[in-house]
Amino acid sequence: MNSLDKSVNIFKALGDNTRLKIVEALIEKDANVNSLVVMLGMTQSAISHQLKILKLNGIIKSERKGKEVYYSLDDSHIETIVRSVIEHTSHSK
Amino acid sequence: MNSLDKSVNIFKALGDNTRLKIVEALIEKDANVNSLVVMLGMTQSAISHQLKILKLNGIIKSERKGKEVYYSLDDSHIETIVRSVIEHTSHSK
DNA sequence: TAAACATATGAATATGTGTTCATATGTTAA
DNA sequence: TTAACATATGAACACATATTCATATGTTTA
Repeated sequence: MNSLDKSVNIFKALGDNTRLKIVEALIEKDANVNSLVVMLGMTQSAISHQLKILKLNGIIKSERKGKEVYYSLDDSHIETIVRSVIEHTSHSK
Repeated sequence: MNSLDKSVNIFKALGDNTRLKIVEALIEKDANVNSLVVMLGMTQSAISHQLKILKLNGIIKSERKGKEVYYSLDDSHIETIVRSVIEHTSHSK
């Protein structure tokens, strides 16, 4: 996959309401699946599906701790990207 | 529209191969529609439709000069965002 | 080991979206 | 004003994708 396609996939992965909420939550604090389910008020299945997409695109990573699986940002660069877009939107009409 | 939705729309707008190519071209140099058509090797209609989406999302702006319409980035923040994602992808596996 | 808990996943469905085709609109030149 | 050029736009179609439902997998506790 070329560089442009990789960038497109990052944008695509973040260009969904559910996934961006997940990422924003993970910017604040690592979280297991169920806590994200509660935070976002969606089904466990929907959250799991979206977590998978974020993970496949290298945006988040996971670690199992006992019965639970904790998710966190894959690297701090993601936070920079998301913050810069939020910054942008807050300055636009 | 709330702040999160706006951010989602920015990501969504950039999360398409054709549109990201357009934006990358406009980072280098303002361009009219036909030159983008030639650069991307796509139909004029397809390019126009995508330009509209980018414009509606505040990513580019347009200015008519005679028969031609020139497009450019709406603000320099967009370049920062795109570059930071490209930077990210070039450092990832 | 069985039951309970936590998460993942495949299939199906509904909705969203990118491109094409045909055509309309806007602008300049003849 | 007509023709030629440049761009925009609506409808249709094909394809992508988000959620739901049912169920499977993985882990701990009784």
